[in-house]
Amino acid sequence: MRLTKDFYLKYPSTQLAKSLLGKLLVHDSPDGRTSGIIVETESYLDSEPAAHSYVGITDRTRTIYEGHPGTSYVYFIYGMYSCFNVVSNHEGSGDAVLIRALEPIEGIKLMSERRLKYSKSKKDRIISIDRLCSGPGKLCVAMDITKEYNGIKLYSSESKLWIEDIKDGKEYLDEEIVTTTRVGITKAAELPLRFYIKGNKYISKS
DNA sequence: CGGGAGATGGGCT
DNA sequence: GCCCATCTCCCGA
Repeated sequence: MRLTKDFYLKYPSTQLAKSLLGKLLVHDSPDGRTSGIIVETESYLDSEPAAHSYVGITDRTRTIYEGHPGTSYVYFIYGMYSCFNVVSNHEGSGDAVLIRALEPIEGIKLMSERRLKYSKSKKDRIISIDRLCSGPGKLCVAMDITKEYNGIKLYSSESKLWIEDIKDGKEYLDEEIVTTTRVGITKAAELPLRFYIKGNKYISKS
């Protein structure tokens, strides 16, 4: 079942980040379908300086502030990579959840091909399945999530990108989730806003 | 396996 | 001009 508009509204950002663990992210692309279980997330709040939205509404952050929760926020980083977020909290807030890692499920061959094609190396390096989507940039390459997906409604039945519940509403308990600090930031680095499934081998790093 | 450097371009001051 | 919610390659152990 595709997650509904109400699901994204139900929790504040940090709780949504935990509730998204175990859900399936799906992309129906012209090349074929790819999907993966969300195993690692981070919450970003408009009240803390690590968030893009901390500076207020700009061309880039407009999606986060003006999108209803459940809208996709995709940004371009380090000149080469996209990162995928889910707008969260209530409409008008600048909170979002970064999706950091997936356990690949459908279209694994297609994901590998996209990753290999993206790499400049002449040598065909073998990409092991547990590293196919083990990072926010990697999963966007593997799933082919590009800036064209910025601002789309993940809860709309029309969208080609969405998140589904595959566990009949069952969610991970706090003791099954590791809560720690976020990766790759310098500001507000001490806040415990990164979440991953304990013992999971598909996360970006331990 | 771990560390360090380089790639590469948009956003913001 | 500097920063950046990253990744890959290549080196040494």
